[in-house]
Amino acid sequence: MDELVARVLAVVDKIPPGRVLSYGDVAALASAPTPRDVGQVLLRHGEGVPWWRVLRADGTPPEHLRERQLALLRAEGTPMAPYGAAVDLVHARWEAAPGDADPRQPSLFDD
DNA sequence: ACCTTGACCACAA
DNA sequence: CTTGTGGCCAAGG
Repeated sequence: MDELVARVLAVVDKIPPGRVLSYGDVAALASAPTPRDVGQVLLRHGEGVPWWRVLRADGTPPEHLRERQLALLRAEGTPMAPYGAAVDLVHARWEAAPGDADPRQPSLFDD
């Protein structure tokens, strides 16, 4: 297993349920050259890790995974944007800090 | 070595 | 909203 592959998978594997990361976030945390490489790694070796918790920078999944990925995210209570076509990155993005915050922000403007 | 492909990103028009 | 442009880089033919 390549070093890069191992690092990317390690990062993805640590994303808690209900939280997400963008390809760019993973690239930064795993010291991957570019976000594209994260996609390549997940495409080839993503079977064992929670790949559905990695999204594009705007919170939408890639087209070919749209249905499956959104369903998985919904199922674990990930904060979604209105109309459910994308994740609410502001609330769902995982900050890889010690003692991460709750997945659900107690929105003061609750629906 | 060259070309193409791809689960990307940011910015501009 | 939609293109296009430039940047990025590993893999495979």
